[in-house]
Amino acid sequence: MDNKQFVKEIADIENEFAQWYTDVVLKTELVDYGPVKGTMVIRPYGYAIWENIQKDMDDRFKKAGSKNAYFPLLIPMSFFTKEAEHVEGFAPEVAVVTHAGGAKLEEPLAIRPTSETIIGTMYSKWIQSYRDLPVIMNQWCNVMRWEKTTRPFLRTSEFLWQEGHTVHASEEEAQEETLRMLEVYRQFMEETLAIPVFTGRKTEKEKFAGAVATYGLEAMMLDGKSLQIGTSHYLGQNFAKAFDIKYLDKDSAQKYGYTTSWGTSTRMIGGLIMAHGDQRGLVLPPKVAPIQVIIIPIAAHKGGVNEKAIELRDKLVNAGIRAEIDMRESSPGWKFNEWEMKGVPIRVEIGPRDIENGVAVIMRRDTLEKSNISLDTIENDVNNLLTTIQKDMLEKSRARRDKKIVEADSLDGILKGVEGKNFVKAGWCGCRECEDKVKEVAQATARVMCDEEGVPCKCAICGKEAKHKVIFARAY
RNA sequence: CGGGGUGUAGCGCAGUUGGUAGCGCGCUUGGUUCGGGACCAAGAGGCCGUGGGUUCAAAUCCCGUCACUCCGACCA
Repeated sequence: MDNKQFVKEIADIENEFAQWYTDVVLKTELVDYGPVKGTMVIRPYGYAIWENIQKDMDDRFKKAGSKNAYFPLLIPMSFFTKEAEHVEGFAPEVAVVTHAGGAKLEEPLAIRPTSETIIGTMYSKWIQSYRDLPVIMNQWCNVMRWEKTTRPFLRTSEFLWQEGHTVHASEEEAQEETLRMLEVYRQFMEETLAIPVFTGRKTEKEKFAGAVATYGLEAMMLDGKSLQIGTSHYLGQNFAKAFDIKYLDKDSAQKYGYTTSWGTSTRMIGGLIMAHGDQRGLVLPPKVAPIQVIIIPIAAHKGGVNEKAIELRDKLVNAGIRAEIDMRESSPGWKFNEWEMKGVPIRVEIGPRDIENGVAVIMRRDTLEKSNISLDTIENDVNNLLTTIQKDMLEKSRARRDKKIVEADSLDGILKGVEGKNFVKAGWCGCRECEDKVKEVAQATARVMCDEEGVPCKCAICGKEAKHKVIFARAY
């Protein structure tokens, strides 16, 4: 890896954002390209971020009453054909196994692009009575969608995700569940990833294939484009009817359940990079950073330095901080740049001069501010600083985002807005023609509908009475 | 699927009108360094994507083929 070259390449972050992004994910050793086109290898440093995300989310799911389970990778093709809209939506990107055991298979097997069909099939066997409801399960797994163009984390042929699938006795309860999980996601994005999000219902055009309603979480990236960072779907009885998910109710009548599904993926890591990064590379929020504190010994050959560094590391680790020492034989300057690029929230420098004075130099990655810190109280100070960084990162990205939200009342206004790298709020009549027109003229899509009461307005495209306020943006 | 580009050392690249391969970074060894990407010296590393053709001779010319990549289209 040539770091000097890297810093030069990302210097112009505004104009070369796509290139910057690709360089960051490859050069920080988060991922590598896989041998199969469109796949990525997640390397240990990137995977450690994923593990931290998983752990945090999993706790939240369990608090929300969800239990983890695992369903098979391969799904008989016939399962997909049971829900018409679903099969139509996913057919173009499903990868299919046709041969196994040295022979052609009787029935081709789909590699799951999502698991509604197989989980629905199992749920229909498991659910008999209203007493069995609600069913709330989640699985962590990989899925495959054969995309034409791919980018690490943002869109790859295979990716890791979590998918929750629930069944409820009533429409109201299922709708509530959809919104409840949307809120769980929102809190996670803001509290843990420090990424502010807009939540709201997706338009018909943008909704999940087979859903009654899709709700999305949209985050603004540094270049003003939007990233759909999670979704929660209300599926009504569409899948219950297709997969025969029925229960016997208190009134002795057979009834179909109401289902929901919700998911987030490794795409969140892409969002993390593009929401917080800077010219020097990654900036990771402390809660998901694989290494929270990197200790750099200075002039280690002079004796006593490494010993002090180890003592310091042990102190921090005992205080529950993910701290490591970089004892490799290269110059301090090289290490500074290396770990800044990798987004480590706090750097501690310790050298002979500091040891004499009983201090260490501490630098925070988000602001690049350097200061001296006493070795006596270092665990507490570092812990407090990690909390501060976590909080400041959310505030900083929220402030940056809020400055880039504009209102528009014309198609031209929408175009100007997205060209200025903004999210554009505009009235919309609700028709597909107007939505398509925005895509054609401004290369922007309706991200989410935010129904603000008391703001009657006209559709920015056709001028008719608006049904919704919509956020239009260019998207990943 | 349409249009462009590129395949030469781990990475980034150079290689003239054909004459059997070079640079930077990285890597190894020894030494001097170490508070913002250190320096000196000596090394290791290549079937020039692949198949064929032309030629005394091909990284270089011709034909095929494969892979990657960018822009469209498709896609969450």
